[in-house]
Amino acid sequence: MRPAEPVHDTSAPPRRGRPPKTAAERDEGNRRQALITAAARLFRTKGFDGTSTRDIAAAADMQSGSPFYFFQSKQALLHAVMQEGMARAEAHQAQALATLPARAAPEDRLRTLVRQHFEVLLGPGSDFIPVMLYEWRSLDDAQRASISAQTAAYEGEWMPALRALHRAGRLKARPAVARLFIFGALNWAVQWYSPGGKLSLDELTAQALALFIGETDPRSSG
Amino acid sequence: MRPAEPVHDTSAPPRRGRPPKTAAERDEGNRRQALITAAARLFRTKGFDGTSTRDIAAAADMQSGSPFYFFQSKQALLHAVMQEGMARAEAHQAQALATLPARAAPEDRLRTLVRQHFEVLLGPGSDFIPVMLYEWRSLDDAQRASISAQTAAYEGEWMPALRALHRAGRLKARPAVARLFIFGALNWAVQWYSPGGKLSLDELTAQALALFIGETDPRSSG
DNA sequence: CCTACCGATCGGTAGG
DNA sequence: CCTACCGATCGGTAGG
Repeated sequence: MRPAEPVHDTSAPPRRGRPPKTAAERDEGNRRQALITAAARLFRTKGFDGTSTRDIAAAADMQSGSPFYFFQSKQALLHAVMQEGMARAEAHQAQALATLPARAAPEDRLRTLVRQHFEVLLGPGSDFIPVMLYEWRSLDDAQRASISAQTAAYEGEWMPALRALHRAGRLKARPAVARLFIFGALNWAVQWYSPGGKLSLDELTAQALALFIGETDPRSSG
Repeated sequence: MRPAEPVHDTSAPPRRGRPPKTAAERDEGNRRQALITAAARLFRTKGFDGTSTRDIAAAADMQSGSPFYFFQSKQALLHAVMQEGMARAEAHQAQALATLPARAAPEDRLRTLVRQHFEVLLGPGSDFIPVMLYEWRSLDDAQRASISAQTAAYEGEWMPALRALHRAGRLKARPAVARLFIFGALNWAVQWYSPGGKLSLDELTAQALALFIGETDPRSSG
């Protein structure tokens, strides 16, 4: 059902038919991006296998065959969604960490990481990471390896804080296992958290820190 | 794509064609069960939308149209998988709790709950609960409500222990939020835990308790 | 990018 | 339960 030897999606779309003008060229990036955004939303809502390429085309105001001008396959489009999602997450995380003092306490470092993770996961336009979390199975091996490298880099940033907290006796579980449990706990929030509800991202972060390292944030207790 | 008014699956399969003999009648339960077991494995591996009813029929040694003798629709079969998975989980949990002393410490009660949850989730023949966790979206509203009642009963059993631990100061997060985070942490293990690896279910349980309530189990420290 | 199309597959059913 | 089948839909392509 899926090609055994998928061709990797390249940044430059293949040219067929008449060559586009310069103005249209610039627009091509927009059309491609529109497909990625539409696919992210649909893949999240209906799943990869439950979404047709016609659904995606229609959501991006195109005809049924047009997505294949930009992507070699439906699977390549899924990979592009995940790649962009992780690139955004990595950038967001790097920016959050940059605001921390050089020798911040590991508690503060973890709080910053958790808080920014919730923003990426639950904030506006947050379809990309859920798709990555739940449609992993539909990638082929090469694509999985490429996304895996991105998630390893992202999650690796958490380890120094977890190790420091373990050394300080604040985190009782082994850091490597704790990381797996913690990401499970946080990522599961996409299943139950409602942005309009009474739990703010700040409170959510405080509760997570309370659970994992017993940290009682003075700003929110109850 | 899905029927707007799904007919609920009844325990007794509808009779069409020649009435089966008594011996065949007894066998009908086996054939039905074979479909559920095969569907659980396939839905888990390839997803609901990625699995065809022909796949399931073949895995149960039937012809392509035969599943519809036992189930009104593919969706009804999915519902049956989840229903049976939760029934098993509830029974397994009840049995585990029955072994506890009447006034066991909440730490022991939580440890027992976590341990038996891992068994249901990661033990042999553990396709049912992962399907329930990840194919939720493919149920219709009525089916969702029925499964939701089962999970509420199952998860409700955890609250007394969590509340007691919160009162005792062992659990710092609010019990209701802690429950959501904890189930996320545990359930995510289906994505990374390998039964053949070096982490036993006992160690996994100990690490989870260490993370959530700082409990250091004397039987396994590291 | 659109038009027009292909071969494959899918969920489900009639009839026995 | 099997056989034979239907209508719908799907991913993808040729050609411009």
